[in-house]
Amino acid sequence: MIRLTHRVAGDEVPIFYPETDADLSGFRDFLDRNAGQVVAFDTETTGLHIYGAAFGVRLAQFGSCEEAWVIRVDRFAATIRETLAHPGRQWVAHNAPYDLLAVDRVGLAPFAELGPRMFDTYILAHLADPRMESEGGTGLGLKPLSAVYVDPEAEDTAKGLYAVFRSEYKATKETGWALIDIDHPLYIRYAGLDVIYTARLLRELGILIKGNGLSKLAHFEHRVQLITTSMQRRGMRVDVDYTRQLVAELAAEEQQYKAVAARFGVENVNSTRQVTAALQGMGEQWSTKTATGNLSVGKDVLLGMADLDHQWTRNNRRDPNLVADAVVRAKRASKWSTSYAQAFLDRRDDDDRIHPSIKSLAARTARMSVSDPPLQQLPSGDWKIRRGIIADEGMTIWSVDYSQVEMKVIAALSGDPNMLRAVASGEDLHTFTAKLVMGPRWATMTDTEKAKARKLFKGVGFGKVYGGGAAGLARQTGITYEEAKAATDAYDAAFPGIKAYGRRLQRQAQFGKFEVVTPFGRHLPLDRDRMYAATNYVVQSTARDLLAKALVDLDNQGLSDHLLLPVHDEILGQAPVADANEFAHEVRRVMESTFQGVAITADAEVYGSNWGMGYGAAA
DNA sequence: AGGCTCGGCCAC
DNA sequence: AAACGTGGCCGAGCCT
Repeated sequence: MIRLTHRVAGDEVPIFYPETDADLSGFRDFLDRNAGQVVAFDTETTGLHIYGAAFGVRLAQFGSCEEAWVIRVDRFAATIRETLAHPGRQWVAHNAPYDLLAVDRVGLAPFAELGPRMFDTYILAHLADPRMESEGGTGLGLKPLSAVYVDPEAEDTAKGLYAVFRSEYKATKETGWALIDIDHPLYIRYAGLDVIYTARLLRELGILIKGNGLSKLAHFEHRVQLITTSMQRRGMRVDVDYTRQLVAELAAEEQQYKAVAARFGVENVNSTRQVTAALQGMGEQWSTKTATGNLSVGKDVLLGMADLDHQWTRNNRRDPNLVADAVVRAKRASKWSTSYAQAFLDRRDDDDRIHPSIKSLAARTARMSVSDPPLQQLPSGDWKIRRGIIADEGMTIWSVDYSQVEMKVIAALSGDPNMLRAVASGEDLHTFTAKLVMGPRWATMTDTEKAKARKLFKGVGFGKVYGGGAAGLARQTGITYEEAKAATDAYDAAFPGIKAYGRRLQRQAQFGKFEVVTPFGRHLPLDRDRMYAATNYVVQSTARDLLAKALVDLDNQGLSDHLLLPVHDEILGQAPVADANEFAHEVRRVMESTFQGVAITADAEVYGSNWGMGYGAAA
């Protein structure tokens, strides 16, 4: 038995590392002593990609506030399995989905059995303060949280190890986890410390959450997380042949346009300096700046010079600049390949499935995020990337999305009579707005003028949800500031309650804590210099919580086995071909609800055998 | 070489 | 008076 000690918040705590079967008796005593307690759990693995080749769990750690047990998986797998299987036992981990899926993947504990008995200190921390360190919050990592809630001197559990990876193993942050000697003292120490910190975090955050009346929300979030983690475990199938072909096509496109750019002296299309120089050399003049004040050569600038609109069709307003055209096309092809298509291929498991990492509670507003690969942000104006994701054998992909959910939430919360009428009317919201603003003039307008007005007020509505103003609207849409100002003023006059609601939120924050409290009871801190974001925070967060609640409802109805991915206001899933339509509509019925008297409606659509079919792809 | 910020770009 | 929200992730370029 190796025994290390460490100081945590002034206490000397032991870290035990059993080497023989006989050493395990102390571990059993530890478990008996903590029979009625929630015990902290953590794993050390070979790398971050749970579903990648050669993934392994090397250590399993168990701990209380007073001690840690670091158990080798290669020697004591049976004991770990038996320990985790104990039905009455409750556990806590920091970022539980990772450890749950890791032990599930290697057969140490089935997700369905361990998942419901696992608490997550990440969830509690997010409810206490959702901000990252860079935003003035505590941060949501184990280390920064421990420094705030447990011990200001808390060791960074990773930084020291990275130094060892580099100096002793010539390895990186990524590769060192698989290479470091399993009994390296620093590895054991850090493995053990993590569970002690986690146990103490649970104690501190538990008191805080209970004291602030957030226990119900915490329970809800654990339910939601279980459902999204189950989706991650299920994953989605990749059409490998199609995606390989797509990667090849994108590579050819990229090369073709890079060659054009090179003819004009742009050797590297990703170099903003080269692109700027080339365009200036051709006599182009523009004034759009980046955040740091440099001339911007982003998509908006380049598309304009290439005489293309946002749908990449010709404006016929000027001669297209061939460099701008080539650069913007080469960059798009490269982005689509590396971030999406190639990522599908690189991240797939042995069964050609990808398992995107789903954070059920991510943004300050509690919005979810998806990464590895980032499936919430695949191009939607073109079906080519989404075509690479296919339904399981005999299944059809469907989607149910809330219609205008943020506008319905803002209508309910502000109580603005016109907005309430608008969402109740069932009429297209932007047309309704345009009509309301135009008054009697609407009847005299041509269809083209009506469409233009609708588009304008669609932009205004989006801007309002984001807390934007006339200047932003002008920038987004290309109209003059005066036109934009007139439109936003008209909007405010049409829906005075929305503006008043924003002011009310800010006033309350000004004289209380700098936060908004959402209808679901979530406390969202505001930045003092961006108080105008208050409305957006409440609306975005409430819309997220409506979707999260829908996930729980679907789970309660036994429908969650067919869910694939949450996308903010949409749930993607699959169902057997024969009853996909019926299934999607059942999902729609469960998702639909009433929020403070306002009907929250959803639309169901059956796509077909691949995701792209919802976006124009053939079967 | 790895880590970091910035500019850029994809989504809702 | 005005105020454009939330993410993931890539390559370039700079720093250590």
